[in-house]
Formats: sequence, C-alpha cells, structure tokens
Amino acid sequence: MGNISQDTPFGCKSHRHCVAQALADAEQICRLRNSRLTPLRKRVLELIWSSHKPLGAYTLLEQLAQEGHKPAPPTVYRALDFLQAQGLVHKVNALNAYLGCSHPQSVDHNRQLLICRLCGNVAELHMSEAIQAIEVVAQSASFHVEQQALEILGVCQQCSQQRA
Amino acid sequence: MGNISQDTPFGCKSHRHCVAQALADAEQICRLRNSRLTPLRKRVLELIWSSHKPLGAYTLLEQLAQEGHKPAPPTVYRALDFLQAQGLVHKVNALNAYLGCSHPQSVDHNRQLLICRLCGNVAELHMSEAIQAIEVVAQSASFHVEQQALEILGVCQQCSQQRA
DNA sequence: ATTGAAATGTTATATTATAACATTCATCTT
DNA sequence: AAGATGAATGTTATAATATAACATTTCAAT
Repeated sequence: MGNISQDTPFGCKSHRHCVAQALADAEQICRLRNSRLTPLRKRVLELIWSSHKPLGAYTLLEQLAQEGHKPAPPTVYRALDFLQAQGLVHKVNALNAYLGCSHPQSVDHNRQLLICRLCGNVAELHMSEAIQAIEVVAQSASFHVEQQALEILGVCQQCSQQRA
Repeated sequence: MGNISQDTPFGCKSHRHCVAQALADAEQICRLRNSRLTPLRKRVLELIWSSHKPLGAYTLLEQLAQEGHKPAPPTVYRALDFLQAQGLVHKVNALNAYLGCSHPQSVDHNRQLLICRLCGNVAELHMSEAIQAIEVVAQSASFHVEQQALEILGVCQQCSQQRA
C-alpha cells in the first residue's frame, strides 16, 4: 500500500505541546484563507484537542458552561461546522463526536480513523495511496467522490494488553 | 487494487426479484445459524430492501404503523440490532439510516459504500484487497480490527448527468 | 402442562441536531 | 466618525435519533 504514516498514536507524549501546535496551525491556516478563527471557535478547537479524544457536542457545551459561557446548542454546532469546513476537525460518525484533525494543512476532508472501542482513543491514519485507489474505483463506477470516511473500530494495543 | 466488484448499482432493474432474493437468502442464513428471523424482523428487512435506499428507523416505524402494527421505537431498533448482528443490514452512519447488505453470506460486517448526496442511493463495493490492506496497516499499529466502515460521499453518475 | 429464555410491548426519557428569528460585532464605505 | 453591510453569535423552541427499564407474550424444550 505504501506511503503510510500514523500520528497521534494511542497515548500522546507531549500533550500540552501538541495542543499548542494544533492551535498555532489553525491560526495560520485561517489567516491564509481569510477565514475567521474567532475566540469561540478557537476555544472549541482547544477543548477538542485538549481532550485528545473525540468529544460530543454536548460535552463541549458543558465545558463551555463551566467557564461561565453558557451557550446554547446551535452555538457549538456552528463552531463545529466552521471547524469541519476548514478541515480542522473531523466528525467521527461512529461516535457522534468530534476530533481534531492531525493533518489540517491538507485540502481534502477525508479521514481514516482507528477507533478503540474500549478507551475511546482514536488514531488518524494517512493512507494516501488507499485514498487514491478508492478514487479510481469510484471513477470506474462514474461516481464523483467528495469525501471519504474510513472508520475502523476495534481495540487498541494498550487496551488489548490490559485485558490479557 | 484487484478483486473489485459492485452490485446494487444506482438503479436496480429487477427490483421485486432482488427483494425476494434478499429475503430468501436471509431465511436460509438464519436457518443455518439457528437464529430467528421472526415476522417482525423479516418485515423490517423487507421494507428496507423494498426501499432500496437507506431507511431511517422512524421511517420504518411509520411504514409499520400504516400496516396497523404501531410499534414503539425500541421494537424497530431491536429488529435493526438483530439484522445488523446477522450482517443482513448495515447502518449508514453518515445518514443515520439502515441499508440491506448485498453480501450477507460473508461473516465480517465490513462495509464500503458509495453514497449519493443527491438521490440518496447507495452502492455497496466489495474491495476485499483493500480490507486486507487496512487490516495489515492496523496490525502494524497493534490495533485489533473488529469492523471497518468506509463511507464515500459524493454524486452518482445519474445525478451528475441530470445536473449537466 | 411447565418452565426458562427470547422476543416483543410499553412508558418514559436521553441524546444529538437544527429551524427560525433577534442581536451583536467586525469591517468597509463614505 | 457615522452608517451600512454581512458575518457571527445569542435565544427559543423543537425535530430527529436512540435507549433505559420494566411488563407481557411467545416459543421451544422438557
């Protein structure tokens, strides 16, 4: 398959650093695009990255409420919509939850996720050749691909060991 | 990629036949497994196949209600749980809807779907080599895969032509 | 017939998401 | 700086999806 890389493995080491990096990247990306990473949107992104797991919209609401912000659901969903549109956040359909994208520079909004059923951690893969192979198959069916979502459910290494 | 096949293309020809075939297959599969395809479960499967599109749980409820059955949500969700456990039905996470599986004989519950954003039709692919390649990548991350869900969103041939 | 397990019925509620409209805020023009 | 404009957020209500908990029925095996 080739060209396979994996970041944000299960259990991130320098966590404060990776959150800061993600926010800095987001700032830069939005500046270049003239899109507005407002304080609210930035805070939502920060909460998602800080959790380092997929976070539900209502969990985000609670966390914002604890900060005295008390927004209603549409506020959070709109921030999530923006972040998804910018490719900064993925929705994990299998969990109805939202996850920081680990390759936000990329234009496409494809995602390839290893989702641990036990601990809830998610690793994002980047199998670019697989994406292209899928594109080829779709083209042979005259299907115009807009977005690919590969969600792989299972058990991560750490959880497997703990159960053994 | 190899070994690529596609069935239930966008626009099925002998529809009554394919529904009947799916039900007959389901009967046989459940008989072999000693699992009970009760009238309710069979009827739900039939409704899903007859639609030939992903169907929401509450749409199913409405259709059952029109037949005088009037079940509550848990009834339908339990039937869907059973059908999914038997691999007869897939949940389309991107749509919160349920679709007849076009290869129910297979043991795994993986799915590879081409989902048309405009007409709502879905084609199921069977890229077995892709499934295996993903398995290999996951293993290299010591991740134990239980289920793969590849959902490809876009526009099907028919809808593309109609817009052009 | 009896019993135990599976399936379904029933009631209530949890969870996720959006519609519709009001207000505030940032930016640009004059 | 004042005003206009559109984007962003606030607010209220509700839609859409899904499950918990417990009661009843049905089925199959004794």
